[in-house]
Amino acid sequence: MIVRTRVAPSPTGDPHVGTAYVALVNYCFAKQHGGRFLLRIEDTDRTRSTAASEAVILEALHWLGLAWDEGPDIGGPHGPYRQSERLEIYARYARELLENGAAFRCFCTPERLDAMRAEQIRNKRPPAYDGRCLPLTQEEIAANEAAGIPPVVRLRVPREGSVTIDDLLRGPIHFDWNNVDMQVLVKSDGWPTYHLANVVDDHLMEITHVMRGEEWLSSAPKHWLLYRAFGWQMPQIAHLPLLRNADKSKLSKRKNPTGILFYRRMGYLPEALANFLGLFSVPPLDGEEMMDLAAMVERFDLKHISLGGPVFDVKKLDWLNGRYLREKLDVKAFVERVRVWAGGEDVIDRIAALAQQRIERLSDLGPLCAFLFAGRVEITADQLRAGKLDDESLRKAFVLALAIFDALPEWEFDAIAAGVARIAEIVGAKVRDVVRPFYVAVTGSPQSLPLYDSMVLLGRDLVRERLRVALERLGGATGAETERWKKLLEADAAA
RNA sequence: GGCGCCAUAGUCUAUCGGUUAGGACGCGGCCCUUUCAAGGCUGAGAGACGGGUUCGACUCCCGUUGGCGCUACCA
Repeated sequence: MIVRTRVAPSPTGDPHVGTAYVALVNYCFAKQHGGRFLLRIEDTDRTRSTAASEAVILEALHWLGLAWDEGPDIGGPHGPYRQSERLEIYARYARELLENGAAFRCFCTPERLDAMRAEQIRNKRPPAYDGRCLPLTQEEIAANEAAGIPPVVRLRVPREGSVTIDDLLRGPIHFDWNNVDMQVLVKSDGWPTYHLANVVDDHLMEITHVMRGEEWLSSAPKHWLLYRAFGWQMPQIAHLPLLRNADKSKLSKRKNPTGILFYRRMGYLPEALANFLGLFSVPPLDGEEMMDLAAMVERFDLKHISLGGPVFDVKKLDWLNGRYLREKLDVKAFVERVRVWAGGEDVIDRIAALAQQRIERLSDLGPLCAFLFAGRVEITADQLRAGKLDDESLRKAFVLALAIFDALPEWEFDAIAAGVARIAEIVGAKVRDVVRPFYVAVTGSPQSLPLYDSMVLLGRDLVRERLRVALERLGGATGAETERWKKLLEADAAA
């Protein structure tokens, strides 16, 4: 039997270092066993998935050197590798589940479900589907459908008994069925949810080993039920620990840069990042922690993955990256890396065009443009506060900026400008007053190259990080504040 | 709250019942050196707690505590 593994990211945002970690593990495992590693795009969330995100994910994983043998861009014998292109397949299997009784149609409205959960929580019961549509007769189902009520398909879960999942890393794990919810498998628009699509695809793509994030552990019983209902053998399964922030919470972009491309833009080498991530699953040989992909493939061992969620320690990454920079590159190769990192001639031209109008001596160039070649920028709260906005408006502006910029489909001048205008409107200030603190946050100075151009050149990842740091300088925003201000955004969007 | 996972220094880890608990990042000191890095040497620093099992527990079992995840027509 040939080993086949996969990484299955969802194109709903920036490629996450956690995805890189999971991909690396799957890659090493497959390659070590002479198997195949595939990439599958799980874009069954129609509202959040974007083609742009998918493209960036592919780019990021390529950059890291994790080449897949089958995938949406290169095809393969088990395609298509994009779930949105496999809808007929899921529909067919959903029908099969309906026919053999492993699943049922549910006509409950979202309002009814919300009320049900609220009631359960009020009564201190765990929220779960109550089985209302379970006993529906053929006639009732037909009547509902005739009435035009779109059904969802739910997984039928036994109300008693239990199941044991064998995790490669954790051993047998016990679940009582009465703690497993009757998940939706097919949404009312006919699209599958993760659970159905994932199981169907892993089987059809002949995946032998599923190594995924720990967040999926409690879904494993549902998947077990599906494999059984189809009469398929369940792949071997392992749940990898989640990467953490310094405070041990799940790595999140509120507290850290989490995008793979942020690290590229910051000037980390892909081999260093991959090496760093590999340290969580590959034991160093004779104390030497530096190793390339080939060495990691050779020495990889599931048994060496420690289950405590590792903190993403940027300091150690810095050290490793420094070693790659000075030990693995001769001056020529180093310069070439710098060239690629800086963006090449084209970028230099664009920067020069902006700077030319603003200098009196060529030697002014360095100080004026330095922020474009820096990672973070030194700023103080006082510099941020120098304008007309009060503290709350200031923090609000940064929270809104973070949210708006994250949501932009394309990172380009007009979209950024429109975003800033929106912020000014919501905060109730003039654009010029809102823009000033952004200058400080992004360029490190109140007068600099034009803001929007600078932001385009800097890239979304670096801008986000600088805004995040600025917000932090101002004392940050509480969860409640963030939520409240984002609501303003929704209200504004609705208006 | 319910269910599940996890638990060696600040951080990443080694140890698979018997070790002075090893290494790395970070931190301190010393050396090298025109400065700073880099490099070399070196120092401080760990088995969450309580019960068992055992001749002997970091290692096995139970409990406590703590952290994390899930608890959606998101993945």
